[in-house]
Amino acid sequence: MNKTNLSPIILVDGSSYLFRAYHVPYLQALSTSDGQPTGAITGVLNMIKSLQKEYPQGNVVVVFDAKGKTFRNDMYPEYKANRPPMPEDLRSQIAPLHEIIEAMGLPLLVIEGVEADDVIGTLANQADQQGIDTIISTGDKDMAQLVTPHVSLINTMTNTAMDVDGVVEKFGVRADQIIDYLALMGDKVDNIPGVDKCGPKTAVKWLTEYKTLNGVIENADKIKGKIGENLRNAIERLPLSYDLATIKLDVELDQSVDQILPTAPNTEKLEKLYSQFELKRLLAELKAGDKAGTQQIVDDSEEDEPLPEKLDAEYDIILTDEAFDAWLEKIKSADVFAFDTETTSIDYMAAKLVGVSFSVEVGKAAYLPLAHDYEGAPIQVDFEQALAKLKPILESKEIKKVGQNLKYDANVLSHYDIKLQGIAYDTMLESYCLNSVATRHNMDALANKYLGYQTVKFEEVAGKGAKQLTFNQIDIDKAGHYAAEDADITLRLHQVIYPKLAKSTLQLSVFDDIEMPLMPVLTSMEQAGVLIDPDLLHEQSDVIGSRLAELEVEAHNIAGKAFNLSSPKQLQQILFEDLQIPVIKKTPKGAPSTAEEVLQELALDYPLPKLILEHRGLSKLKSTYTDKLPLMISSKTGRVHTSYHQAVAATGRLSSTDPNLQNIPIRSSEGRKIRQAFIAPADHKIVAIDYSQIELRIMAHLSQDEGLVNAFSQGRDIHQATAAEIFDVSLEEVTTNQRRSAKAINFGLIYGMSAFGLSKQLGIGRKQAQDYMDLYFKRYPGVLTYMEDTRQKASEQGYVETLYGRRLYLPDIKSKNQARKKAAERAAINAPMQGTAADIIKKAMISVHAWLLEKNDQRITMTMQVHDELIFEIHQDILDETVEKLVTIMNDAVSLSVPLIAEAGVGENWDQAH
DNA sequence: CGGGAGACGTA
DNA sequence: GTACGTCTCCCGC
Repeated sequence: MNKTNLSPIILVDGSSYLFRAYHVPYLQALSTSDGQPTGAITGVLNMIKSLQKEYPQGNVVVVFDAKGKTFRNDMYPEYKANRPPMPEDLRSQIAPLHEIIEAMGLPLLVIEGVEADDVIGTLANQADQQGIDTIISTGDKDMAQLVTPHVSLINTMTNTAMDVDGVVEKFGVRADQIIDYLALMGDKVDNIPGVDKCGPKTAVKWLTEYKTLNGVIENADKIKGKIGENLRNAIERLPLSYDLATIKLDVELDQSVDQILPTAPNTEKLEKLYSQFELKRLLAELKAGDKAGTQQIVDDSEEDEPLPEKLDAEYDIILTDEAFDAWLEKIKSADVFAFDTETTSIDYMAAKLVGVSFSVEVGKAAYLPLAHDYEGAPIQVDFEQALAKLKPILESKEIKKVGQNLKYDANVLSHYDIKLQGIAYDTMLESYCLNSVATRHNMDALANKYLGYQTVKFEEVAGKGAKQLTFNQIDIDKAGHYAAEDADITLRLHQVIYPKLAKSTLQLSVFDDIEMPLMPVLTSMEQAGVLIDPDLLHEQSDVIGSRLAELEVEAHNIAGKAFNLSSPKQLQQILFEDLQIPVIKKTPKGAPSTAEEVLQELALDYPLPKLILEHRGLSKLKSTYTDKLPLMISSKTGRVHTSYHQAVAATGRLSSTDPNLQNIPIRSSEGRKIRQAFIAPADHKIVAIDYSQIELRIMAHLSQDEGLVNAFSQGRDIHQATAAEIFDVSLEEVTTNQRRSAKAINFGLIYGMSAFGLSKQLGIGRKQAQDYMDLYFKRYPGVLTYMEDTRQKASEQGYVETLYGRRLYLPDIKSKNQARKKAAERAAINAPMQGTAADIIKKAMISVHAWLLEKNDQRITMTMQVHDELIFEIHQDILDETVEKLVTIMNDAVSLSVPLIAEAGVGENWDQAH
């Protein structure tokens, strides 16, 4: 193999892998017949081989720690003082491993007085200055400080790569801030002192604000609370921590990085060593690999997974205008064509377009690369021109497209001024409407289920983990095959799934009339985003932070020792062993539970549980909302853009992630402060319109129970009306307590409740709960009949349906396991109500969106959906009439045998609007 | 480091 | 008792 100075250098952190391999159980089992352990040897060698395979041009250099003390011990005698001595069965593997690596012809560096990190740092730094690309293979995250545009990390055991952007993504700080970051946190294992209670979150927060460790130290007085105090106490020792965390870049070496080259392997010696340590596979490979010579890598992909069925396919990579034009003609004349975009990110706000792929007939697909920019990438067609040619096709309502999760593609394209239209079919939604629970609805799963085909995984072309290669960095041939296959598979999936869906008119109508039309509505809501006041949240974070610190001190005092309040495990120890508080409930795995209800009860008799409850609630609010939401504001728009997932929830609901806007707190006053940060833009109001008691109304409609339908038709307070019936009193006589019980019963019914569940909820006896339920069913016999019918139907058909024909399959309904069967029965009761509610609000969203399009008034924006509620920003000039119109649209979205009531709230923020 | 457990936020 | 997503901790890879 011909190596030039410009081959990438692969620096292997042998010591880090040695330790990791040593702890892998299946490797631990390995030893020679006379008992010499060889697991760590095998692990490290496998890892080196896989690196050689991945980087055939790479110049592999292996570095190990030397024995004995290093300069860090001189700096700080306690350095790594907590480390137990190296176990003998690991130590005994080092010398043979070194011998083998040398016999392989790989340069091996073991430098006394420094650690492997420092040698790697020095070599990487030299290579960086010479412009040589360097890949550091390590399991040690501290090395992130070495990352530059030329130097990246790869963890070969987990197959994850990390470059400059990857460091930021992974840690939240830049590579040049990593030392500061490590110094602040310290390291318990290495005995490096940092700031007490300063973990990754705090370190990132401080460094974001003050840039460097010195910046943090200079501003230490500004940091409030216990943690600020801890910081000030740590200031004197932080320079030492900084020095300890700093990897040396100037270790004296005999050779410079460009002089360190592999030599020819000593096959004879290798054969001897492999035999001696009974490394049979390596020995076999060595013998088999003779013809290939030197560093030829043997394919040692371990798992013999079944070979995927080979698709009969022809994939083009379009690099010329002529080829592109020819494909455009094919697309225009196709009935429907499959379409997919390739981008730099799965985050639609951050994603940049890298290429597009199409398929017009099964087995024929093409990839049009547009922005691959790795070194040596071929010249591609002009980006702007290509988009100009694609735009009329992608925007045409007549030219039909099929895709997999086209909402994503539509979002990305919208940033290039292309409004994707003519979206006829989405295979993800086809699969979801056909059977929401049979499979996940990503392409890999669908191809597997419906085509029996294993797709090329993204990880296989890009690597995996924290930071894989982005698509623009991937070799065009590899990328082209992957991308074209996606288009091809999409078309194939459509041809298989759609006919199945079309067998049921009702299911098809859920697809045609609900899910497909909803997609552009969601695109537009995601693009719109929501406005958040970060200052308000920061303030709230500080307030909560101080309170948490107080709670922690109090709790430690009561417990008599320090412990982590967020650790259920440590809490169990403190409560149930140290303090000998009785165990009330166990977790599913048998450990004593510290769940909220348990602590609530214990709080009556003991002081600590109350503190824990407050701490838990507040730290949840802080970490999930007040700290996190401000970070999610897009720099492009100044707003927060969630993702709505249309094919996740089994019942037909949407779900929301990144951030989840559907679980913003409302119940506690601290929680509501978070809603106050969801604000209206200037001159606008937040309007929240929610459906009142929608699931109970649906229960009335589905069951046609006379009493229930009447109660709703007469506009009664439903819980009060239920209470009057059950407790046999007049409406006026219903007590608060009776109403509360009735409400619990009403909710319980929606969840398929049992007497047991109800008794727990209400804190009453099982018998009394059963009495309540019997009474309820006596008063509302239609509901009982409906419940029984639903259970029976579920059992007969294996699925239940919503009012509009959305199916939920219940595979466990026939389970012999009674617990699973019961759970499936409850789901069967719940799904038609929850699912019909989802159908209704989706229909309402489609109507609202259609009205907004028609009206084309930028002063009205639909920003969020929270299951039974839609949230809008509306300009104050048109507030009243718009709210009235929106309420009407929502009320009239569907027609039931009971009134559907939407109620609007208006305010400066989401809290006020409630 | 990835993922399960346990906890908790919402409808 | 239904349906979700995200946090921290901690085990096992």
